[in-house]
Amino acid sequence: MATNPSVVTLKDVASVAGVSVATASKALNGRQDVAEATRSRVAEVAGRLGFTRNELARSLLSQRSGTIGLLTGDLDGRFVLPILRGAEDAFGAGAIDAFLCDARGDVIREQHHLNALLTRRVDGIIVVGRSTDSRASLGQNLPIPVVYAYAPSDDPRDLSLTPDNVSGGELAVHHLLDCGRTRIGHITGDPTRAAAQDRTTGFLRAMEESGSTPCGEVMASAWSEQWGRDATAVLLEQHRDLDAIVAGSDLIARGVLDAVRDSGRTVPDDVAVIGYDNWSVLVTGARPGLTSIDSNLERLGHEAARHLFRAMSDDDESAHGVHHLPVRLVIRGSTIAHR
Amino acid sequence: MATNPSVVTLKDVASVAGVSVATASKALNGRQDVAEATRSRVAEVAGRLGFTRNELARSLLSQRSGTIGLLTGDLDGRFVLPILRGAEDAFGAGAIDAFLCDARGDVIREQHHLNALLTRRVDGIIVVGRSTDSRASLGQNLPIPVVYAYAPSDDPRDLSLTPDNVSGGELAVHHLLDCGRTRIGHITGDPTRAAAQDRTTGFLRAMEESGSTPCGEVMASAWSEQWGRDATAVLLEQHRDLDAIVAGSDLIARGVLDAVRDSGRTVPDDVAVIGYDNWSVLVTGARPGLTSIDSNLERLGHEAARHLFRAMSDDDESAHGVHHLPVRLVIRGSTIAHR
DNA sequence: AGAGTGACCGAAAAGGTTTTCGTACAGTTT
DNA sequence: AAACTGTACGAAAACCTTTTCGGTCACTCT
Repeated sequence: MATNPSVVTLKDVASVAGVSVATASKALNGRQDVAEATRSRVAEVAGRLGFTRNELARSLLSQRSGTIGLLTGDLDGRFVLPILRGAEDAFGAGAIDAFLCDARGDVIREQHHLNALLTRRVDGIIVVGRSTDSRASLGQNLPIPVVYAYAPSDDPRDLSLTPDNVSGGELAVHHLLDCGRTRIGHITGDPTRAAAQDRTTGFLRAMEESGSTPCGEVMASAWSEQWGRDATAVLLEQHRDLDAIVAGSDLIARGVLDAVRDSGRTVPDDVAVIGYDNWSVLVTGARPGLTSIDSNLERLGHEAARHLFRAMSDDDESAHGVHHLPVRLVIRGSTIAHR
Repeated sequence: MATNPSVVTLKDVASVAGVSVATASKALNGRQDVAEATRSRVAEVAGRLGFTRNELARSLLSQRSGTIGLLTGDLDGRFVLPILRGAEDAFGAGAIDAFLCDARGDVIREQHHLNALLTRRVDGIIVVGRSTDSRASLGQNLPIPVVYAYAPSDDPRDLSLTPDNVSGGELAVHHLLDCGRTRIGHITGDPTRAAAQDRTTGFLRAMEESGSTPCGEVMASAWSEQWGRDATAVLLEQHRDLDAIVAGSDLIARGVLDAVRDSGRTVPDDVAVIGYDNWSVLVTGARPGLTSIDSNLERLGHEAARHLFRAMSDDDESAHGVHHLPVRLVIRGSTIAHR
């Protein structure tokens, strides 16, 4: 009732209930060797006094804090968030809580946060990057398991989970070929990024395997609508027979859509367009709706948490290496005319 | 060197350095009454053994965990993330870490997380909502301070920080009037949402104060591009002389831009358009760039953390009530022709 | 020489919980 | 009546650190 400033402890509960702290503990935790009458009495008192056990003390004793660290390079959110959500979800019902640390891409800040996490005795760490470029490992001599999500570690002894961008590029091409397209162009973002390179690799490989040749050079510059518009204008000018474009991101694809429309062509009848990331707000608002590749980031986060969890439970040596998780195609109106 | 499975404790450091744990503790924490020679010796041993102090034990003793809880309704990210970043930033250099809890809009899950936070003895909680609609209070009989961000608490005894949407609506109108516009329409999202209502209130108030009348009815339906396009088409049909549109969100504004363009008019010459939220990816990619209202969410998160921090330090009764934080106008090409 | 003064260090308690082990006692068996 | 069984409970140790307070020792001052 009264907002009690001093937190009520197990000792308080025990003394009010007229038992020892040992018995009170056993009663509240459903342990053996406590009479039903006492158990219920203790429970009643605990409830009445508003007792909440001190997890710090419990952790100190059990040598496990029941917490993990989420070490992110940048809370920019586009890619990090679904992963966090998936991880949260995986631990969900369990009694695990997560520390969120944003290193802001700064190495010393990351080190600082890592230290903080270690002093707080987290049971494990998920490092989630903001791009699929590989990043520096946290090192091998940590007392707790680490899983890298999205951005893989550069040390193959670490376990990394990252989406299979190559397969994403292939998926896009296969879908367009299935739709009967043959003159397929490719416009993507920053060519120094692994995401751009890998998706392009998949694009080229699938084209070659099907015996097709790309329509025009691969155009790689920036992850922006503006670049999508500009590149498309050039591509359409040079290749009048172009009938499909694989974009390296949804944002680029939005620019592509605009430019195709500006040129007097229609989507998907004249030109089919396919994006990448399946960023809900961009793909559903587009006209027509944008077919896109979904990296299943939430599942990636889920898997990362699952792997970490397993590494935390078994002490046995955990898995390692870079795992490429499957991506999937989400079909909308930009590649298939509805009805 | 060797990945030591058993964590090294202060006792280990002390025994290797040939001192008592008390002295070791004092040495590492820069306390009085320890000879310089011993201090450096202890420090050297601690470094060599890879000692990291156990914050759990320290917290247990000091009765403060140095952690806070971030209780969010939905990790959707659009509004939550900047706030989290601001909060992270405010604690930044300090030794405070944050637990991230996603209740997914579920009341019992929120209660579960709240309990978890309490057992972990967090020193305070920031509740960050995903809309500006008010939400149920966590209650008054919590042993720690709570600050509500974005979504205000429905209990005026709580402290809530939320952006001043009314003023945002006014700001938009004033800017358009300054640009010489007189026939101003308003298209916004879900009318059951406080965000839509408040922005509209500001819009109408500013119009009235300036002696103008809105161009057409206020059109409120969904926070989508599609709705922006549809509503704009109707509005332009009914009011050929319309020369500006205030949109309730950037997404709606993007639809407005498209529809204006489709009608053969140009932005901003024929029709000026202004969005809301200043969502970077939407406003910069638009053509022309979209003038928008920025809610300063990062600052809001920063302020929330600052308030919480103060409430955690002083035991004196903290502030309360709903604080409306100022928003700002960000001007781009959709309202002012460049050059 | 005796007293006084610092500087340095260690023993012990505290924080809240869980677990182990021992004790008391009621009831049952020879 | 003696020995045994099993149930219910409590004392105490353990987890790791910090802080208080008392103690030791080498000095300096009268």
